[in-house]
Amino acid sequence: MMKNPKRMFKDRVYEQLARIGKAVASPQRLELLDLLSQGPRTVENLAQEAHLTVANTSRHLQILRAARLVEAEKEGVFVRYRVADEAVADFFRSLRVLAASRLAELDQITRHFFKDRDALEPVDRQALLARVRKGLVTVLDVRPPEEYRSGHIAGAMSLPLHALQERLAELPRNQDIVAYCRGPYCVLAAQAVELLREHGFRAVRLEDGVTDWRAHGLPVARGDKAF
Amino acid sequence: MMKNPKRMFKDRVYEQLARIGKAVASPQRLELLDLLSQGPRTVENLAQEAHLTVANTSRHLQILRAARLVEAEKEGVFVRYRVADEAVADFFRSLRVLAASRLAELDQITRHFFKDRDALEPVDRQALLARVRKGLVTVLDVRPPEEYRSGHIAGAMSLPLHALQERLAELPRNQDIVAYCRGPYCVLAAQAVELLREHGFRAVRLEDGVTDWRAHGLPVARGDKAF
DNA sequence: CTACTATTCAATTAATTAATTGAATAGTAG
DNA sequence: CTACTATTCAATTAATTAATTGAATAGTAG
Repeated sequence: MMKNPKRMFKDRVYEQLARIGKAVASPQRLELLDLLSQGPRTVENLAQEAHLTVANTSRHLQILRAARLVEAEKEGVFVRYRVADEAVADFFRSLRVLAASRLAELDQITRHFFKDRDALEPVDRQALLARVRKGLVTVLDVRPPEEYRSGHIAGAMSLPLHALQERLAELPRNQDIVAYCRGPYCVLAAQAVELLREHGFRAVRLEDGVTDWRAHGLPVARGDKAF
Repeated sequence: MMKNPKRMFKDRVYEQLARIGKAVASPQRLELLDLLSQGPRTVENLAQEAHLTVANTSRHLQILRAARLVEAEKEGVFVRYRVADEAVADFFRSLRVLAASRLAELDQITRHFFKDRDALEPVDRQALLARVRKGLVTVLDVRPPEEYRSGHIAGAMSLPLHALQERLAELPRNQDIVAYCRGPYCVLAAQAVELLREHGFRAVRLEDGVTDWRAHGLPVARGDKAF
């Protein structure tokens, strides 16, 4: 039976919407989107971070590119990928937030992994921002510096985890330290808090990443400056 | 090589996130979610609306249910499905909005289908709301009444498309009429506007559905009353 | 121009997903 | 209890997706 025009229109519309859905139907592509939400990266770098072969990473990036979620630019022999628009990072975040609220298994996995690693205290974001502005608390961004430069919580200083051990002297001992990284499923900040506490600092972990901060309408800065 | 605990944790987290992605990777499931975002429906009703067999519809609903996006309750021999949480409807909308902004093909398909059917004028939502409150414009919800009752733009009256022809006398001729339905890819409102104009009414189509209205922080009412 | 680097592509194999069909299940009217 | 309704499940077939491997491509240093 010939489809009526309305039905054909509907089918085509949902096929288009499904292009986005299919792009995010793979754990590997979701991890790549998560990483790219923090800033641009090369294929080799992404492969390394996500524990994938370069060929497989490239394949997944082609799929994301076909769905217009990421873009690429050549830099010599390197190809640097980025999210095509901030809206893509926001979409990734909304998928993550929905999963967190709907899938008890995700909560269990996370609780089990982070147990005893840090004290996740409910942080009042506005209060934290106010205290940052008054210089009463130190907010540490423990991601790689390129991610910091791409966007960081306004007022945060960059102190990558791998450099933390030898730069402890730069940190104040008379005030609280709040460390953050890429979001609730990133372990960099938890490791940082662990190390800081071992050296007697008063440190807690902020679950938010930059996209969460921005989603709550809070200020995000770019470049090397804290604000 | 044995995976380190961090890598295993990451893999499990993204596998969980992918449960959501996989659930929305099918055009058919996206249509079902779109329909359910407007209000609860039975399997048979969904199958009819989406042009699927009952068995296939049921299969897709099991998949959405496994991802905790929809819930079901028995009513006699009928099973009525609903979105598990308003956040699911909001997520569907964010996927739709992202697709609209990223996929030129979707725009082309839509423009081609709606060409000449209605005048899509940019509607200032706040201004429209103010005019509704002053009684200067009539907002028509042309979806089925159950969808109206589940949630409608505050101030809208329910006048389902199939009943429009014989209820034209209820409509004012001395003021503008704004018709809406399920969102930018629903054709009910466009058809309503066409019919209204043929009978000399001043009518335009509002692209927004209820989830768009709510996403913009605008008031949504439930039940039979307009406000 | 050669030999390297990083990346992408194509072919292959394996795994997953989708629709159909008929059976099974659950609820209910008479 | 029977015969109906609506829905779900399982088996089957077909289509799609995913990872690997080796080849191909593009850029560049010397």
